[in-house]
Amino acid sequence: MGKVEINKQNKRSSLLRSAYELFTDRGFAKTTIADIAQRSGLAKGTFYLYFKDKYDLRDELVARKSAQLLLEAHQSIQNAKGAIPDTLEAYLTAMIDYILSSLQENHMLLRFISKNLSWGFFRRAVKTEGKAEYADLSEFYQLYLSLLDSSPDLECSDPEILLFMIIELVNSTCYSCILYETPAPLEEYLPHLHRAIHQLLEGYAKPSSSRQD
Amino acid sequence: MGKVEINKQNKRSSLLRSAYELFTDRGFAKTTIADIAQRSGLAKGTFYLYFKDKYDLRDELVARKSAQLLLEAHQSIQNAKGAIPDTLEAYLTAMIDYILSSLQENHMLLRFISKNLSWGFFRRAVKTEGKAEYADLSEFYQLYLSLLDSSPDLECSDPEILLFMIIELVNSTCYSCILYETPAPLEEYLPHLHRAIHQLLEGYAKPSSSRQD
Amino acid sequence: MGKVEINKQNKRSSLLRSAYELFTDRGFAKTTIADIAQRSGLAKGTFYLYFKDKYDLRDELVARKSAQLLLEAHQSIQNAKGAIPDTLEAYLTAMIDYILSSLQENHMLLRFISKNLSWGFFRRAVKTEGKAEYADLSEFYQLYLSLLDSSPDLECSDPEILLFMIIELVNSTCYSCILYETPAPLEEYLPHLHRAIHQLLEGYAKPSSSRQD
Amino acid sequence: MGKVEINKQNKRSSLLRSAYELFTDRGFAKTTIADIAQRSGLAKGTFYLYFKDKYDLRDELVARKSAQLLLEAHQSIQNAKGAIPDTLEAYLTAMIDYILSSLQENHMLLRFISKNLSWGFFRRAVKTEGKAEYADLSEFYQLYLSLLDSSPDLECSDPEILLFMIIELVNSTCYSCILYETPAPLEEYLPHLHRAIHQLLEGYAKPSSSRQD
DNA sequence: TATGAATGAGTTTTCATTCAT
DNA sequence: AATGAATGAAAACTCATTCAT
Repeated sequence: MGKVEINKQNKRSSLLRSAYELFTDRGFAKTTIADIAQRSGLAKGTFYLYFKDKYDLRDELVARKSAQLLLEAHQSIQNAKGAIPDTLEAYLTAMIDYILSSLQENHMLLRFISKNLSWGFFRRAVKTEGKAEYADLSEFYQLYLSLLDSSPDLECSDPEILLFMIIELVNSTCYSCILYETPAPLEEYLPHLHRAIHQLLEGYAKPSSSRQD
Repeated sequence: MGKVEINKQNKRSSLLRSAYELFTDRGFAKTTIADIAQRSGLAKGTFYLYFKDKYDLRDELVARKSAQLLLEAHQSIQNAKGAIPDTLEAYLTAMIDYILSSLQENHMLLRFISKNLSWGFFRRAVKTEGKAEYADLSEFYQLYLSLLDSSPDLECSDPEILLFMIIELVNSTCYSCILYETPAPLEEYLPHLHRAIHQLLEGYAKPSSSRQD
Repeated sequence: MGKVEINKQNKRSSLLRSAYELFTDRGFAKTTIADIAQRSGLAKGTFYLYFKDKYDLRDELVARKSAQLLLEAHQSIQNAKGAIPDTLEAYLTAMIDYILSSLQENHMLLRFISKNLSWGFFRRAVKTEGKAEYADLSEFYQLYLSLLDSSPDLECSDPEILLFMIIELVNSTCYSCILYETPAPLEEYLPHLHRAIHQLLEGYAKPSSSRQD
Repeated sequence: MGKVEINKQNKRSSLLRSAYELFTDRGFAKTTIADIAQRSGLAKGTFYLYFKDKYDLRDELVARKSAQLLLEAHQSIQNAKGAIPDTLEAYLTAMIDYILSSLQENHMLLRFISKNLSWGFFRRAVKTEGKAEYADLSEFYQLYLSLLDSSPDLECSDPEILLFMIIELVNSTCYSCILYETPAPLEEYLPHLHRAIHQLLEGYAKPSSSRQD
């Protein structure tokens, strides 16, 4: 019985992998279910045993890939030789830099994720405390909260909204900068983005303490 | 001859109008060219005399609707009984508030514009100085520049990027707040957005002058 | 499984048959794929499971019908009560007479085959020695070669070209004579054609042996 | 009035020229009436003032181009430095060689003419004795007849059929040899064709006289 | 005579989904 | 569980021809 279960998992994974390759290669709209199944060596009908439809699969894929990117970024920071960032701003900046350089290398992934990433997805991570599926996301969010909490000079009653703004800003502006170099190529835009992140956090500075730049 | 020309303009307008109604009603993908033509009382082939394809029409529609929204916002500010805002922040805030309340009233328009609006579109307005087509947009951008210029405490070497960040932030976050009330309904989110705009501008404060919150 | 396979063969055959009827009835251009599928009681999409497109089907049809005609001619000669022709000229003449009288009876078939028959098609039969598909054609060509070989008074270093000339001459002239009776009806033209065949072969007579008319 | 007439002739000629360029360039089927009109600087509707439809124009074009090719061949023979061929075979061979080398240089023309040339066209030249339009064709046919007549060793009661066979043979075999080099490239095929022509004529040799090769 | 806007029938092809095996 | 044959709706786009001006 375990074998059967493993077999099913393998097929499911294979479908996800095939779909990802196809989506990033030729785009979501131009990928057919027949393509996906064929690339996994399965029959068309079999697809429907694992996913409701193409959209169902896509949503899961976006979630997985985003979480994975976040996890990679997080791990790369932990593994970095330098000091582990201890302020929220340093941490976020490091995360963003890592993620953007990843996406800079992989336009197809950027195109795929950006177009389909919605806050609703993160919401799940925020609200779901236990789900093994999004453990990484949840962990990231918890770390964000604790760093925010331990910042002596920050006071944010709505941490979710703050994160939301940051992510949306990063996501939407970088899409344009990386893919179209409009209004500027990423390299040129990055300092502005850093400054913006800084300012967004600054917006929640404790009235008493005046943070220095 | 003038008559013929007028007739053509009418048909073109009619197609745009029909398409807009259909797009906002049932969505872009689910609208066929046959639908659009039929709703305008024209033959399918006639559509192709006026537009290359559905995408061509959509792009023009997004541009028109966006420009129109901007113009309305601008005019409503000019016509407001209160004092005309004289600082950049006040002006932008007023614009944003007007636009967001409009979109709040018209989810379909929001859905249509947001998904299809790209900075490339604004770029045209920025770069094109003369084109009558985008006169309004250009005027808006000029006003933005002059307000920025006349701010005694702001110094921005890259005004285009600043505006880009603001627009992308507003656009992407409000899409989520208005349509899905995630992470918060617009009303609740608005103060955060205002603060974010303030902070973004603050990021370009002249070093000497310390602006107060 | 055998059942499924048989079923598929039947559908394929049915499509070919339907298409042939339609092509000869109203012409290739005026036959739509929808027509063909419908006449076979199948859905339009099903057509594409069996043929790439209309041209794909037509090519196969031309090949089948031509091979079939050749085979019939060959068999009718074998079955004829009279002596089996033992010279190349007698054999070719018998074949041509049979074929032309068939086409005389079936203008539509002539129209269909002639317009679409190219030497490239025969080439396949000539070069392919084994393919079951064109076994008949190949057999015909082999017989032609052996008759040529066994003719004591003929010596042709390029039998393929000789056959090519004969077939093209027959094909193109008869098209005109049968369908338009121009420059003469078939009956009147036939003696000339016979003489031409005779002369064409005579062109490859061994210098030594002086063949008699 | 003469001016108007000339103007009309010019437009007609222009349409023919444009169509020819388009037909040989992209093929008959892929050329639209709009293309033809546009290339002549005329409106689509104007086309219909000069031709019934695309087929009407094509037929005239085939006739014109064929006649022109024949005329060129004839003139080139007359202008050749060597002796003017005085036997029918020499004349036909020279004509064919000229025409084939022309078509070898211009595959597009070959493709256009061959596919659309029918004996019916020549028929007109044969039967019409006076028409200025096909004067050249008629002249060619008359010369053919007189050469045939003056051949001491030839006796053909049906000169039209003889010419028909020769033209169809040349036309159909060369189409394949020139365009597809099947079953052999033109150069290699040519000797066989010459021999075939010789034999076809030989088929009408007077019984008494035994022609020598 | 000339124009060119308008027509709309006509055709190909794709593909998500079902279901009998 | 898996297959893959069958479905048939759906949609884009072309173009010869007409006709009001």
